Amino acid sequence: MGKPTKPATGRAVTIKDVAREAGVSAMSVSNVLNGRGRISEATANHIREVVERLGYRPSVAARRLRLSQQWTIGMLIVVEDPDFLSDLFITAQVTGLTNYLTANSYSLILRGMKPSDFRTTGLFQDIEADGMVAILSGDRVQRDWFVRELSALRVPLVLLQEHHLPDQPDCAIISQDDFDGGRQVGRHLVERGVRSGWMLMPHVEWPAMRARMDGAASAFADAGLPELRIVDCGDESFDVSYQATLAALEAGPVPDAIIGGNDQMAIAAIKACRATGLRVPEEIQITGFNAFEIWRYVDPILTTVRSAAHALGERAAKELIARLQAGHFKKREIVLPVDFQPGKSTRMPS
Amino acid sequence: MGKPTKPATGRAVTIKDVAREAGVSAMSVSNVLNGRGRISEATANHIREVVERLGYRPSVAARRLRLSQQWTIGMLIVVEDPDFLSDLFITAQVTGLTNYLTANSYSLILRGMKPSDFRTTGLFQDIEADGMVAILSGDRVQRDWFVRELSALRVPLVLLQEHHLPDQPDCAIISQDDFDGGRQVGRHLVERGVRSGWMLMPHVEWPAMRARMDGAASAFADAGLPELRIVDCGDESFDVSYQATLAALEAGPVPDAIIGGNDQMAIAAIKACRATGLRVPEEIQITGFNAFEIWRYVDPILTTVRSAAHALGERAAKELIARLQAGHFKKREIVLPVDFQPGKSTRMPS
DNA sequence: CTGAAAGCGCTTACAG
DNA sequence: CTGAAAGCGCTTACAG
Repeated sequence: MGKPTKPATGRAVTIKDVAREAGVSAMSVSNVLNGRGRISEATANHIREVVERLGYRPSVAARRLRLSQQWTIGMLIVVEDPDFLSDLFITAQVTGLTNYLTANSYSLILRGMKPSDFRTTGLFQDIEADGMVAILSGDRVQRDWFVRELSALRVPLVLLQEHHLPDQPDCAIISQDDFDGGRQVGRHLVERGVRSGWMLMPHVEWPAMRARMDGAASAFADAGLPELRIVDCGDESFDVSYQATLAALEAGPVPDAIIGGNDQMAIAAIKACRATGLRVPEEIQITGFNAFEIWRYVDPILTTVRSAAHALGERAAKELIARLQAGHFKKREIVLPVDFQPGKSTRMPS
Repeated sequence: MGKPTKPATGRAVTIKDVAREAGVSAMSVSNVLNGRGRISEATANHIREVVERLGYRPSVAARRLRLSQQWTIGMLIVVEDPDFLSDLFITAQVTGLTNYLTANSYSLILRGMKPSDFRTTGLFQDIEADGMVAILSGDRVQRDWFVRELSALRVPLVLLQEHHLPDQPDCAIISQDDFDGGRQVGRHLVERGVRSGWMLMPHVEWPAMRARMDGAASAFADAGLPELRIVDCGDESFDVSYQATLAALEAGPVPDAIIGGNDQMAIAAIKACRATGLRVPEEIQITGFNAFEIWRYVDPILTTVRSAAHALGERAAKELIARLQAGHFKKREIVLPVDFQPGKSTRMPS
């Protein structure tokens, strides 16, 4: 109350305003606000009261400059689709990351990019963060380029869903055990009498997809079955996956099973099988990967693998913050388990 | 080449290092980099060469402090689900926003929150941005509280999918014409012989959902039909929606049509109808809302309304940047059109 | 065409 | 227990 002490709008309240109003030095205000130094309770309370009354909010920019710490993590998502958050696997990772960061007073800067943007130098030079997290895609050359550019930022880097540890030292990779997931899918199918299979894969090379395929392939190989045939599903959109599978089915010969690289492709495959009159799972068995809510929508309910997407993002945040505190990554390769989840798109064991 | 001029790692290269190395003042370096002032081409080229050689990157923090501009927009998403990016309608908006911001050299800070977090003061006081964009949910009291807190940041605010313009002056709302979408759905059903209908709504009050319902209700009223009955789908998850619809159908009487507040609820309704032996669209007609890719997955393909989610996010970014430049919002209420999209879950006109 | 100086708003040794 | 001074790395009038 009393006469207005707040400076005219336009100029923000600074620590000096608070100090003057409270009759102390700026330093005391800083100490009270940051709980440092020894200040008498009486002075501290008075300062807090003035802070409240003037509506003082410390300038984050000044603090950042002074301490050369940003309390900010950058997240780069490299995907072909300009709608870079349309994939539930990605959004779950982003959510896990953001939630953990927020709980630890860090902010998240988000940016999407296409693999083909590689070679466009300086694309994230304007991101000033204490660390970076990235979800990469594209071929090896492109991914290597992104890792190099990110390393040039000279901040710790965590790569999500990357299976190959880069040479760069201040860098860690976190993935889920896609190989094991694929292997479980493969074994499940083998046990159900499958003798031949196709694998639905996107055109762009995703390390996770490859690991799933390698896992499934290893189970097939163990059973002495012929190699999986790869069906190229382009950008892995529903339409393209559907058309690709349909064309392959019509050309024949029809396999005993189709392994979707993810749920979406598996659902497209179910629809393509229906369109050609094939009954699922009686005549052909189908599996997906990820087990996001979508997997329930389809009839029959999909046999799939539950991904640890949210946990991946959370873990990335955790490891990055630990790295920032310790000065180095304790562990540079982390693999999270996945959870096989049988549904009705595969048969009972034979 | 030559002797190493780059300072030891740990200390970053500053503008002073560049100036010293190039034999000019820091000011000249700044001018060259920002294309301001008059500098001879020879000097400018020399400076650029040194910048390149030392790998100099200007400190964003220092620049921000000096110019008191952040080149950053904050995005707040208030939803019940801790997995705050699991809704495609939201992610499409975030993507549209991010893409536009990135193209205009702005960064995006992302944060999720629950409606029940309202009253937890200071939750985004640490976000220092030039402007804020928010997607709000919860009841009126909660939404008002968020708007007040956001306004306390004293930066321009854009509310997405908000239908009611708040009192706060430096604030704009952008929504799509959900009322019109609902109305088109309603008319479509009326033309197809529907005499009674249910509306599937989440428990939490979304302004967009309410507008859709009001639109559909107005079409029913125009045709002299009885009021829509609301079926509460809780958190609008698939399971809850399915169970709620199933229970309502079993209790009866069964309506001619079910209008889903979004596609997901509509798909749950289709499954619930199937479970009770009702044929869609012969015995009961069903519509959705949003038309994200998911809408194709279901059999029959959903009659729905294509949302302008990506355009909404893009527009929010555009208006915010324009506001930052002009000093005020040119238009405080913007409504984007939606696109009705007939499918096979409704009949031919009678 | 180029430079010395001041200042953005903080925090951190260092004194008292 | 409290304060004056220096400095984080930039940019902007203002001189020359």
